[in-house]
Amino acid sequence: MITMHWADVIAKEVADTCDHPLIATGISPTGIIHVGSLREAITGESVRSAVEGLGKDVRLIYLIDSFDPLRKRYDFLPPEYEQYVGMPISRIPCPCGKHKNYAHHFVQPFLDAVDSLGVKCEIIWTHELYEEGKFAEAIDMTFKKRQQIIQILHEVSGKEANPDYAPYNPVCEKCGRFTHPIFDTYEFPYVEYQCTCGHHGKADVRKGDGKLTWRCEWPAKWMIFGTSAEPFGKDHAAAGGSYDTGKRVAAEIYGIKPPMPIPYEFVQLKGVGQMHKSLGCSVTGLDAINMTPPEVLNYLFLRVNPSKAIDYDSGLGILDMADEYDRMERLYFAGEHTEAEDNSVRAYEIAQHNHVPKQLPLQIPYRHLVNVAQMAPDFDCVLQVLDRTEDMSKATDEDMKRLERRVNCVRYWLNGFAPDMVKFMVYPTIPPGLELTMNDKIFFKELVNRMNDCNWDSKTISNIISETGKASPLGAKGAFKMIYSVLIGKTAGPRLGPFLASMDKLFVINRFVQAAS
RNA sequence: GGGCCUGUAGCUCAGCUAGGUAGAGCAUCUGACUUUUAAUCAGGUGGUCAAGGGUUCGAAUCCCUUCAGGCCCGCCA
Repeated sequence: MITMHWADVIAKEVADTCDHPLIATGISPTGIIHVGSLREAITGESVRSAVEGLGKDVRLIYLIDSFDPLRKRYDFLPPEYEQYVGMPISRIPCPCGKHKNYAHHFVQPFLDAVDSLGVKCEIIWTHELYEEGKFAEAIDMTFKKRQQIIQILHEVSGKEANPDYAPYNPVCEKCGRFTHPIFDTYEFPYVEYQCTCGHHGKADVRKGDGKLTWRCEWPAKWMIFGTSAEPFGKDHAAAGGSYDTGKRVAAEIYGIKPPMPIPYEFVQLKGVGQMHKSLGCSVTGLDAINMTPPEVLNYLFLRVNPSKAIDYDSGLGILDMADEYDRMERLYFAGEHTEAEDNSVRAYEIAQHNHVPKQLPLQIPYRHLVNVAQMAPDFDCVLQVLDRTEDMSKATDEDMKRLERRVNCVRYWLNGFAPDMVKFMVYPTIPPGLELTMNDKIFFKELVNRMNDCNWDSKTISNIISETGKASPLGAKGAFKMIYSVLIGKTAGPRLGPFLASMDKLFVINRFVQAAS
């Protein structure tokens, strides 16, 4: 039985029905970013690359709804932002002062993330489309067929028709807020308006003087770009929702074919550590980006169908996910895997967006990185530590970049989300307050004797510890505990053999000498 | 009030878009190596495919009903 990855199924249909396919996706950067927005971008890019893989010339556009109004002063905004409510976010000042405007401020981190995920899209700012007059034709049609639109909205949503419905809202040139047009005065390209601020003015639909309301704007974008397929959250997919009205507006008002819908489920953030819950914090979209390697995040969204809800696990689950990604990578390059792994291996492949590495990249087990990151203060030290146990000579530039990204993610995770169990710190001296018995000291003395001349590798070290421990009253178990105690101040930790091997031999022996005296 | 999605091993999920003996990873258990600890290898346990009915020679898969969970729309008409 041949099974297909969901992205391939969609891609095939898109390729079969469109000559010049265009995938559209977008975001409304009115406030803080959610991981779900990343799912949308990745879903779009995956379909794009899958269509490209079928030999079609395909584009992915990323529409930033920078002309949307600020709906309310969110809690995270300073009180003075009250005055900007109702204004387009492209004309509201940046809260931090470092970006061009409000929209840039909130979308920039997200664009960086999208870029790091390898999404190849054309960024389009909606406010620029309005300023360039791209919406003029659509706006003109909505004024002329306003009654028809009202009827469609009434029929599809089942709500009572609103005779005052405005498909287009001008921006008041005086106060800068969206307001209501006077329909009778419309004559292309002008419409007059009476703003609640008292100003009476005239808007030019060919300029950034106003905007279509969402339910008419969305299909207008389909018309402008000739959209073939578009992923969107289930909120738009609900019966009577904006896709339902949009497809009729598209067909009956603008006379175009609506795009193939790709509805996706939302991402939930779960598995938040106990510590965070008690502090009342939670994981934001940016947190997820910062603590998940981009290739792994890509894979996370690709391994399941868009219709599946994803619980983002910011605890130990993130380690499993990274390990699974690496495993699929190995299977892909091995060229052999079971049928059950088909889907996941293909997910790995698609996650590369048609830029699969030529050969198996350098893989350092993610869990090991968690340990190494805690032993080394910076990336150079990480490399030094890895060099003691891994052959790093064949690492390419690409390998190094990936490694550095991963170390950064691991650190971010360790700082705020990792459970205490995996955390440790190598003390610069014997942890203060640690009391050693005579037996402990004798054990360390013997340990030093045997380690002085030994080969500094994982296996030898393990052997020595085990044997010395057994010969001592501490026993093997007690020996392990004592060593953890003098190094990291805990009674358990990473496997000792590899752990000690990745540390400097002299440093370790010196510590044991201290412990023995 | 309306709608969508989900329900397969302890957990995360494949398998549903070709109807044909139920799968993977993790976890757990056992054994390699005289090294029990968060980076080894090999094997094992483990599921009434939510429930019921229907179609079929044959259903996790298609149809109907029910139950459970999650979410969305009704706040931008």
